[in-house]
Amino acid sequence: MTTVTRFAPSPTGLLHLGNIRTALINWLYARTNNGKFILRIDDTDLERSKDEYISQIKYDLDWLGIDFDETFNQSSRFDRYREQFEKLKADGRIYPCYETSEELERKRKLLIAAGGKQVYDRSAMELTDQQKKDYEAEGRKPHWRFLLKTERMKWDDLLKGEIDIDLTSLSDPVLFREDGVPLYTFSSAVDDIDYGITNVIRGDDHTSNTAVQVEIINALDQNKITFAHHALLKASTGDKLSKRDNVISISSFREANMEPISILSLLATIGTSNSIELKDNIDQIKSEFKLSTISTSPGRIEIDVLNALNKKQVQKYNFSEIEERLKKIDEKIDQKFWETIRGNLNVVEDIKQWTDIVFNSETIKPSDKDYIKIAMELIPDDPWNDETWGQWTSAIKEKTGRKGKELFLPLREAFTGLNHGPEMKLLIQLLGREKIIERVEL
RNA sequence: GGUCCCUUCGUCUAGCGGUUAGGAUAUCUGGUUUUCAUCCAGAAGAUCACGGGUUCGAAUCCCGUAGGGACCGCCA
Repeated sequence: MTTVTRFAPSPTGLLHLGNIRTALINWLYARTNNGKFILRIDDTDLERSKDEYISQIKYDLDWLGIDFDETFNQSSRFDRYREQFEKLKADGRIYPCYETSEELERKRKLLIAAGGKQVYDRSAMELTDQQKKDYEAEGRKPHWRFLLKTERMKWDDLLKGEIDIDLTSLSDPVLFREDGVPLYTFSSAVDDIDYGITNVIRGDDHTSNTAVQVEIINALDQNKITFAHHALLKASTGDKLSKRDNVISISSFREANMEPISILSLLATIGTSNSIELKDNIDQIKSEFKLSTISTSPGRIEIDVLNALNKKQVQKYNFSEIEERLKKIDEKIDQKFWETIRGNLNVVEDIKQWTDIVFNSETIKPSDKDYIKIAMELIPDDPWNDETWGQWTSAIKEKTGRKGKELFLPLREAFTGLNHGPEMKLLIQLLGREKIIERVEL
């Protein structure tokens, strides 16, 4: 049997590190098992789903290099859900309920106050035909609940091991809303069957939901799906990840000029027993992937780790690999420029700061004027090479008697305006004799 | 309140009854780079959440407690 996995985001927000980790794991599981990976857009909630999020999701996946073999929207399958709904209805597995949201909300609050189980009381099952008729006459339309019959649902979770859930602690799930729209719990079960999903790998937040879904799947067909639940990721503060938390959205990282491989490397190592390191590419991640390395305890995202990985990647880039990108930032960036500057960048685009410094025409007034004056008197003639800086500073040293930081730092500041940066030996060659003379305002 | 899960260096983790509790990353120190970064070498860092129990022996098995998370929606 071919392995088939799926990633099923709802287009109600941006993909974040947590979501994309689930996507990556499913993708990796499919790809390493010679299987299929399906992207399913869970957009049954028409009001909250937005087209812009659908395209964002696809863009994010593509940007990271996570490809899929097939994609579909749940909104295109309402007929099928209706069909399966009729089947459950005929089998007597679902029952109509007439409570309004407000009534249910009130009931729930009462249950909480009483300190009892916050589980739907199944009072709709007691309704007589006449009562139902009366409700309908009132203009009420029923929503439909699935009757949970199993007391304990057990399965062998690929990540968590033996799971044994008490289904009596859960409410009978609503499968169809009053307006006829199927809910996730149902549509997902239907699709997982119809599309031959063999492995559902998802976050721990779905664990008890899985118990419910397995019973639904069994009511429709015989469950053949193997489930795996991974621990959720936490924010670096220890809080839960939120969809509305833009700082960890994939698009925000893209806007911050983060490299895809840095994000992938983080996701492939965080919350796993793998070494925290930068991977060469997604193929390497694929070849090293093992589901069992994923931890069952929630890990936290340290943005500093991501930043460090990104910095490593930036410094690893050969000029030829990102020449096009660099030319877009500034035509004048050449190989020598890149190799001189890259060690001082956190993200590739930071190079702008250095094209400004090297190519602009602003002058700098040195604070240590007398010293710089002496230095400028000793400026070597063209052509400059790797030896120039050493010769020049030796001459300055001899004349002024300065050494170490006192000797070098004022020069760096006078030429670049910064107290840190690439090796001066190389940097002055990028600047050139003429530019340095122009720059220093005495 | 109920159900299910989690807890080992700052962080991510290995560990399946006997280990000097291992690795990665971050940190610190030294060397290289006449700065920073890189690189190399080294160091420090964990009363294994707590309390009991079982055992000759527990991070590991059992019970309890605490802390954290998830779910108990006409969201997904």
